[in-house]
Amino acid sequence: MSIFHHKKEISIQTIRRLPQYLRIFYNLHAYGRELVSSTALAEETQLLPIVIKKDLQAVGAPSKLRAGFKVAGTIAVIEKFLGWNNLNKAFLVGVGHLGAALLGFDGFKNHGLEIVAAFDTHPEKVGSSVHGVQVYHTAQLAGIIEKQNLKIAILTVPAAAAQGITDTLVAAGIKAIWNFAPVNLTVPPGVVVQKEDISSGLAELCAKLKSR
Amino acid sequence: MSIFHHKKEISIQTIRRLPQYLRIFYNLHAYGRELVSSTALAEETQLLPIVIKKDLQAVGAPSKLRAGFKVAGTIAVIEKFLGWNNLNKAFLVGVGHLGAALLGFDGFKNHGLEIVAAFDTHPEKVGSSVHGVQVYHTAQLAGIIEKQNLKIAILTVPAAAAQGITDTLVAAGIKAIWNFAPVNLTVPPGVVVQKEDISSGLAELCAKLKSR
DNA sequence: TCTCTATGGATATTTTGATATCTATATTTT
DNA sequence: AAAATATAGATATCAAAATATCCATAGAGA
Repeated sequence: MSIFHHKKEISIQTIRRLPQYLRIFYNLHAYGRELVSSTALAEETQLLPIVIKKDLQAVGAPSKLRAGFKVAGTIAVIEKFLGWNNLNKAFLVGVGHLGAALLGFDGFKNHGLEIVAAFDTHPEKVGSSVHGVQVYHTAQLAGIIEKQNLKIAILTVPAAAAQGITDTLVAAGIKAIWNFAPVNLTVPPGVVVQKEDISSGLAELCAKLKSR
Repeated sequence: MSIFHHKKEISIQTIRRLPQYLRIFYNLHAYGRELVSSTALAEETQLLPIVIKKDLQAVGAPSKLRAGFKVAGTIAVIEKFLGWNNLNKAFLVGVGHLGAALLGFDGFKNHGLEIVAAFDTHPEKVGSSVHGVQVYHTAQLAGIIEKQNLKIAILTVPAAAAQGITDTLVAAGIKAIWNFAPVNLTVPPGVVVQKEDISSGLAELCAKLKSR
């Protein structure tokens, strides 16, 4: 057995459930609840108690035996694990329908994200302000990224433009790209890409619908 | 061994990858390609060839040994599997930022979905048309659903309103709900709910970013 | 005080999904 | 014509994730 302590590996599925827990814990905290059991959480989330128990144990949520998990302490460990305890500056490229909707989503403040700039190429958008975020021309990307030392990009451009812009972002030192374009981006090692594909969910829905 | 033929169970992960394959196959078809190998697809998708091979075999994609999968035939089987070979009428409830963005997304036509109506409660939205879709008052939900025999709902309302509207939808005979509200809906058996939670992807991105 | 019970904690098992390996064969190359 | 090769097809192995089971204990209730 190794003398080194291995940080327990937390599964991707657990990570994806954490925001849901966090929302519920925020609510409980607002109502003054100090403890909550995995069985109570199971009703709210429609997950099995054991899944919740293991998820919370995995991130080291504090608990009281026979009483449940501590609300304030669990919020703290989840926020810390995700890095949502302080705001990360981010920016968005592509102010189309989806891009504008994301700019208007004020929930990001609870998710450790602050969108400080947006970029587009359309003359009628450049120079405007969308939901309080200034829109710059895409040509200014590299300059503003480096000046403000930005690390996180939200990519909501058409598929055809995505890889080209990605190359610019990478060259400017971006470390994480949240990609909403339906393409697989090629990035060098060290750059994290998270791809979102809304049609996967629709496919799942349609398959479930067909099978009954 | 049973004399009954069991339809091969297709995994959820496979289903979620199908739209990606479909997009690529549409492109290939537009370029006149008739065959494509799993290794070629692997480059494009950044998946392993074996994953693609197994996914396509699972839905019964036609192939030619030593040559690859047949483009036209594979499009047909995937579309059929997902029910995307003909348009399903759907409607959207909650014309906020996200709702409006979804109404403006014309890609749904390729995904077997046609949004024929939208609903909201705000007086300034009711009666207007957003991206060509008429917005009705939520009070008219039941009537229009039943009159047009609609089965699929897209739910983009605030969390607090989601369950109440869901109850209305279910009572009106809806069979599938694509839920973008950050709550777990309670529905009777026979009604399918697909929940989308954008914060899961963000959590994944943040966790990956922290771990390097 | 004693008993009972709901809970977190720990471990084991099962299920699902991803990956590796081997085979047969049609095509290409020599 | 023969050899080499890239592929789907089939099966086996491995890894990840979900689920079940058992345990120890703090607290509730008799």
